[in-house]
Amino acid sequence: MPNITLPDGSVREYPESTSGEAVAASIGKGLLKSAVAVRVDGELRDLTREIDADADVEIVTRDSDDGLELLRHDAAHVLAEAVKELWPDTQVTIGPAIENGFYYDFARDEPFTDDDLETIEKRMKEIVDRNETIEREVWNRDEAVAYFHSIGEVYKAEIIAAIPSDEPITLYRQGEFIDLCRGPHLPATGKLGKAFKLTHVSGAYWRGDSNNEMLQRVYGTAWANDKQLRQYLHRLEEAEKRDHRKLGRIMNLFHFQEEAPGAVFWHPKGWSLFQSLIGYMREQQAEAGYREICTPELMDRSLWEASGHWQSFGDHMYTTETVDGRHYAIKPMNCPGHVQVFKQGITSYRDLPVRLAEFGKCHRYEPSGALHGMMRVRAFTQDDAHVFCTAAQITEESIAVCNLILGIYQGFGFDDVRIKFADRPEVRVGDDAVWDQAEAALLTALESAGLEYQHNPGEGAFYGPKLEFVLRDAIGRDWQCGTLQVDLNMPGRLGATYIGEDGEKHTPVMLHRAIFGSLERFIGILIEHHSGKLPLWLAPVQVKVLTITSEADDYAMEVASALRARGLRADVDVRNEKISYKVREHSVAKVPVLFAVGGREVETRSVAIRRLGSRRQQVVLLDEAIESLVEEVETKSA
RNA sequence: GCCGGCAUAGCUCAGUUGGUAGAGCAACUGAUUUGUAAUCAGUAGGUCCCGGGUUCGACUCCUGGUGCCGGCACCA
Repeated sequence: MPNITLPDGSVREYPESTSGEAVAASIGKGLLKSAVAVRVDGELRDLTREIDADADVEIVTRDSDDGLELLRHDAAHVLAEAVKELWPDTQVTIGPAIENGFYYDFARDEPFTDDDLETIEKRMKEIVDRNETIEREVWNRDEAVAYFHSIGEVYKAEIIAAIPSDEPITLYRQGEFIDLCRGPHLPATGKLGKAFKLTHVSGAYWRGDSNNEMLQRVYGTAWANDKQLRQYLHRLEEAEKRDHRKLGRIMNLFHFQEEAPGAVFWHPKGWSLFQSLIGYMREQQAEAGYREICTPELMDRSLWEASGHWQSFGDHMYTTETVDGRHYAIKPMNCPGHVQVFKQGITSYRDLPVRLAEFGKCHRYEPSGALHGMMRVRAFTQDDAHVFCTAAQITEESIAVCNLILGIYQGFGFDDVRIKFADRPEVRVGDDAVWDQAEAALLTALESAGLEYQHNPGEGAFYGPKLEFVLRDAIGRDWQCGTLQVDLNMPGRLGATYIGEDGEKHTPVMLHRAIFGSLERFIGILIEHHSGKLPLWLAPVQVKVLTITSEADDYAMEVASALRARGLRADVDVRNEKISYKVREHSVAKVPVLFAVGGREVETRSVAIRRLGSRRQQVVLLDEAIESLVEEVETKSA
């Protein structure tokens, strides 16, 4: 007679063999209906699986995080079942739940079309209506391998064959369809409901390896109920409106064209934004003890060979051969140049750390498929810096960099920053003892700054571990912006030294760091983050002065001059148009502050202020209006 | 780079079975002097992405590129 302890602490006694389903039913009809799985002593299990001993039991409902993940996973199975029914020759591979949905990878010669998606989705709904029982079966590995081979599912057989032979294999059967799965699953397909939608198809490599064949992936989204599904689809639509590529055009910030794939043509307004960011970073860096330099974009091959870039990064580098037979490369990174500056003269340990910064324009040949608006380009500007220091200074300097990065992100309104700690990759240079030290230094920095991070094993640079600072765009894509890398390799390769306390030459440690990462990418994210409604201090045009009648033209010019005299970026619009027309046009263009002036304002030397996003106006004396804007710009509020 | 889709006016998009192109907005001109998200009328605007082919004739069909979009792989 198992005693079941529920999350509220109450204990109930159940018959010899009970199940999550029975427990849920005994508590209430509503709970039974929304139950999708059960957590037994912390372990997620099928609702129908037997519970035969005392346990802590929690019913998992469909709208909980666990429940949603389970629904999505089941949706993937139903998707696979539907595809197998429609096209029996298609082989199944894997199909996990992902954020907001699920996918399933299929092996077949013919790719799916958009029409196929509709057909599949319809069949999936039929399978839900059939309410097929989903049964868990435990198999012997070799029998399972043989079985899947016998039905022509070679990918499935390969996956199972890779599982250790002593581990039990669980298969889930629904209707005619049977799939390898750790589980748990719903008791029956009817429980899935119909709040799902297939969204797109894509190619995807088998086991995520580009050397392997390409499979056909079907993506879908799935939710606990129709309302959630509708809300999600609505969110997607809203996110599309924030797309920096679209807003960049509407706001007249930049463009791309075919002759320069992956390179931005900055328009005056976009360049103003770019320069504002650089100006801000200059102030911040100067305060943090950095000095700005500028190094050549084109340097001889021999330097790139010495740094190791020619060998390890050559595929991504643009190179030239000149009439005099010399080979140059356009810099893909600034580090080798910075080391050259560091090497000039003799540096004492007393001079360390030396912090050199550069807004360096880099070019990298990126695979064509990687290009993505301003988020992924081939020509970009890094706010790069290198800190040359002693091994003993690594932690302290790393903490300073983390604080600088996060402080700046916060200033831009990015509070949700993900940090990844990427440690030693398999192919690397340097002794393990040195890696231990470098990794420990970064971890100490993270901990003393009180920062949470994700571990990204084996993803460090070949010369050292790194921290990656990741921001998220409007449609949920993550982009690495800032980075901090500990490099125990390049200074030595390029012959950088300092004179230590002992009078001997030592090799300094080099920290690579970037905060925006790429100005282009950061601006893209900034545009999306704010839906184009940039904070006042960044807006390319901060104030637009709109005349209501032509009798206010002279006054409008005077207002604009007064604004400009205080360093504000202001334009006038004296066109012979209705005020509502002008308001609409400049609101669409995301001008943060509109000053409307008509007869009354001329009379009283005031302005009618309308802020972007507000429908209300406020009439304020001109001088007061200017002062308050100046103050707002100075605080740089996000 | 790989899989799929797309490419027509500055922008968003129509364009029937092959007969050399249209709408709305923007632009320009004129009228309107307007009080907070689109005043009215008129005009102009196209190498239908590029090359080759089929055809009496190609925006349309075939073929080779390029770019973009969605993923995969790669990455700031």
